[in-house]
Amino acid sequence: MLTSDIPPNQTIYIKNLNEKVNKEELKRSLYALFSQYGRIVDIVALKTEKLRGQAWVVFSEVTAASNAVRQMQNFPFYEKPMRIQYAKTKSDCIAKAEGTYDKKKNDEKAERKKHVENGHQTGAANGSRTDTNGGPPGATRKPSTQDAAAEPNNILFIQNLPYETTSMMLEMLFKQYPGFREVRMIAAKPGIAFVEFDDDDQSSVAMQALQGFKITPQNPMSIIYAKK
DNA sequence: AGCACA
Repeated sequence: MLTSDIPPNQTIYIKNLNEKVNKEELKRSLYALFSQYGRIVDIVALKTEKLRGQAWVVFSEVTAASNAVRQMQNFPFYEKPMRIQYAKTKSDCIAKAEGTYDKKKNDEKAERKKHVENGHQTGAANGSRTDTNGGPPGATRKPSTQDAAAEPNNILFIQNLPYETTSMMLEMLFKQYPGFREVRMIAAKPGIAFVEFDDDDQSSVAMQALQGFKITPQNPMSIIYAKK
């Protein structure tokens, strides 16, 4: 029996996510991991009782969603294998863009909300903003001290990362490539990282693949070989 | 397990 007989949708539904990870970091990591399949229009994640551990990633193309469903199925993400399906319904942002957005639904939701609020104060309401992948405001980093065009090295030097990037996030990105060893970050130097592979051929493959990769839309990462 | 977007 197949787990999903849900028709293709440009939005994917992900469950079995690690509920302990902070919502903003979760969105950034999902963005980083899934933007390799196509343009991401929006990511929705709520921490409410009913919706924690799940997320919706909205792609601009259905084909991107299809590839993501197949290729990232069971990918270990924050120590838990992701379970991915197509979303059951069209995302609001898509309906809006198509002009097929149904306002009735909104009103129904408003009703439900009111009941909840009247009942009792839900302390963990967690003001879920619809912030798309806004990213940090005004972030201009000073150029690094390290010069580009070093000779090949099994260690890569990554720059222009968002300040809030974690080594876990980078690990999830880079471990997709063979020969991955480890990520090293320096607390005192946000925005940069070192990623080590078994040899320089493998580090080169990862470098080609992830060069310019965006963890947030405004942070294309720059990758060069580390100095020997 | 659990399908939202205010």
